[in-house]
Amino acid sequence: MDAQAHLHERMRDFPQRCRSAGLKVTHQRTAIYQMLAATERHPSPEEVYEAVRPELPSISLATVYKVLDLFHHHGFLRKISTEKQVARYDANVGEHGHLICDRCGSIKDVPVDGVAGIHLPDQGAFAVSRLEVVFHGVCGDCR
Amino acid sequence: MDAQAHLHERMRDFPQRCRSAGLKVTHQRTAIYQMLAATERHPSPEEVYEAVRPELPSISLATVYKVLDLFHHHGFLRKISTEKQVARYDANVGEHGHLICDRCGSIKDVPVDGVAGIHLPDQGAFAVSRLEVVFHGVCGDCR
DNA sequence: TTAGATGCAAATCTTTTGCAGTGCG
DNA sequence: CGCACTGCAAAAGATTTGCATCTAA
Repeated sequence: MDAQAHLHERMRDFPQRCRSAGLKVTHQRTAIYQMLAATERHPSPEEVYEAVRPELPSISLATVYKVLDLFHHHGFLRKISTEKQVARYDANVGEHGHLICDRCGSIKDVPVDGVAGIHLPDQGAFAVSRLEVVFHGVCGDCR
Repeated sequence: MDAQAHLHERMRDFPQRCRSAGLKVTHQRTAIYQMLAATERHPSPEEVYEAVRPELPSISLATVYKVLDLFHHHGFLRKISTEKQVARYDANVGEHGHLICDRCGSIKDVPVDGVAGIHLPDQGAFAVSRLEVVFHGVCGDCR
């Protein structure tokens, strides 16, 4: 499935997913989710804010933070931890890893099929809920 | 090798490693590195600061930040990215993954031998320098 | 002796919060 | 209509910076 099809599918299901989660479907939430569903760039809150401003000039950065956090807690988004102090978000919540360029900060998706069957040694009572795989390095553009 | 042996070895090599990196061996740097080499708790800068204060009452938090960043850039420490906005550091720079408890924030080391041979699909010109594997979940104490 | 390191205070950057007003259902 | 949501402004929290002073080599 290509990016366009993903976008279409995600936007089609968005109102229903909000209702299921008990969330109201507002212009702000729709614009934020759409922006994230349409990009492969893994934007920061600030970037999301700038991207939706043309469409919603009165939106506030605080709202963007609140909505991103809400979406993340409801599993609509993945939050990517980086060594920098800004969060990055990804509307693709399916299993995949990330390639982070330590030079320019770009983040690209990468399949991690090989990791799916990773052997987790006995960790006592630790209950694993999800796995995060990040490759650090330098991207093609920076080399 | 147990934790004590690791600590001893790391502290023995510390001055030489500093010199090799062109860094002066100060009381502050020694105390900070020792604190990190002696713990398995993956402390934040604030926690490092509080831990070394009894020994060096006049040390500043800014110095702790500067030293941690310096050590990280020279490969003495690993910086662990979490979803929270505080950094966490680890003196164990050998290959291993982390178990992060999403409830209490504790971080435990975990061997990831299975991941060593992970197949990285062709990513064009992306040059991978290191791999980060994080398991999220809930630790035994929190359950 | 001197380049590099520290400590302090202020600045910056990111994220969160309280609250009055707004709008979705 | 009511409760959840938004926008604003202010606060909080994390990290960085400039600079005068100090110290390891």
